[in-house]
Amino acid sequence: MRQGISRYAEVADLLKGEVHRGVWAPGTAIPSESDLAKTFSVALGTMRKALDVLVEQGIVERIQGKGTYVRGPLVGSSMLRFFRFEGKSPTSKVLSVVRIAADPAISKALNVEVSAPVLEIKRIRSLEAPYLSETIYLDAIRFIGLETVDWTDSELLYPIYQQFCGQVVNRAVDTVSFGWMNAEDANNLLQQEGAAAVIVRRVAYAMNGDVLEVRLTKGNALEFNYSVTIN
Amino acid sequence: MRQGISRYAEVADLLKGEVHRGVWAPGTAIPSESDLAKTFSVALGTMRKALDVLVEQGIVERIQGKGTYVRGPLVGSSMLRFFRFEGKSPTSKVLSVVRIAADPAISKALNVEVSAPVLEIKRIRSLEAPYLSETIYLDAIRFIGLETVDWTDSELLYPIYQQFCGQVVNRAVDTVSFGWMNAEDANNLLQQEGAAAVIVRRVAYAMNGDVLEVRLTKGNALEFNYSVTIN
DNA sequence: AAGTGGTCTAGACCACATG
DNA sequence: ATGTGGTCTAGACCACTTG
Repeated sequence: MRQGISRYAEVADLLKGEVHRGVWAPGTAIPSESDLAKTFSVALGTMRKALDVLVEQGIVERIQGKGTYVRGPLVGSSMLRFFRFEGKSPTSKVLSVVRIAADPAISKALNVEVSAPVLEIKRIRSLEAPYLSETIYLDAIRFIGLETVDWTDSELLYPIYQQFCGQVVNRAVDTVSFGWMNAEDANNLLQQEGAAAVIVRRVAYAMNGDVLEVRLTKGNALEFNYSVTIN
Repeated sequence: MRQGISRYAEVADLLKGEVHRGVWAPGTAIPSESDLAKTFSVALGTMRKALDVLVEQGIVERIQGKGTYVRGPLVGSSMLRFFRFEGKSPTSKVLSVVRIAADPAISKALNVEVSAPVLEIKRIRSLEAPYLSETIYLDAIRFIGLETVDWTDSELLYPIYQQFCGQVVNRAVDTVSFGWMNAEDANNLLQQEGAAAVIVRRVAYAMNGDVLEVRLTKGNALEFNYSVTIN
């Protein structure tokens, strides 16, 4: 008997556990609010408040008149939000997908053993000109079959992770810093070596909190532009 | 008669208007939820939902057992959140406070006439070494008396705005970009002219939405570090 | 028409802060 | 002890989506 915990928070935790255990597949609807209220033996209002918690945590999504759905993978070309580009259509080109052994840094970031097999994906994203150079690291054990995927016309990676490997990205943390382009970055982005670069390090998480992907994205620092509102 | 608007949203708008009109001073408590419910002739639950809206908008703050309070000025040395610094104690030094005539750019940003009187404040913020160089623009009409303030030991500006000029900052938007230090910035920050700089442009708003302050902050780009979580 | 989430009500009790 | 916000209930009706 947990004390000091409200009924709705308790119900929220239980329901969250069921979602993480995969009781309902991402994209599918969970039972209706009134059904859930009966199952958990709480009033409708309490059940709704529990669902509010899951909605705020991005676990689940409400659609009026239809139902409450387990959220699928992250969408949106969200890397673009850091840069000055406007309404142009982005394209992606995968340069290489290779299997390497995790060095200590990657091992720690991906939470795998040192020397464990890791997939390294390199790609370039372009608007009119190339603007982002990306290197992506994945645990090869989780992403079996990814090496044989046809990457043509694959603008977004997360739907591919889900479709071919059943891995759903639910949350990501982007950490932005400043540095300089190495020869490879500069070549990819048609810049001079040593040009000013923004470096975005992304760690993407599954619904249960496991690290799924570590990504390093570099772009021209002079194109960087990002707004935050504080209250 | 607005249609398609929920009762709680309507009440929230009305209450928000009263707060903005200054019916209750920042930092003071508004009437209790049950009193407000009676005044607006709605159920307690509806009133609470209206208050939820104001809380989410940062207009008002709930404190259990005490009451609901109109939020005061923004707090926290929030510029630090863009940098790698840890738990050191920051200090500020105001270099100059001068009255100038608004050029077109400042006029537009502050929403005053071109050539209108504007206060320009320059300051340096230091941890162990200088790390931020700031230039701040204020509408001189709103900030009468600020030129005679004793700036010693004045780490935070927003409480000063409130205390001496009755101006309360409720919200701010920071826009980050990269560029290079000019001679003045470089001198302030003990860097070389042309060194890579982070530039944070802040626009700060009053509760009623008026622009109160435009601020340009420059720092060493290599110290930049910022994290965002996406769901 | 039936089912879903969204709004609203009226009342009860709890947890917290204060005098 | 009193008053505040926080939780919970049980029920009604509305707005939206779908067959």
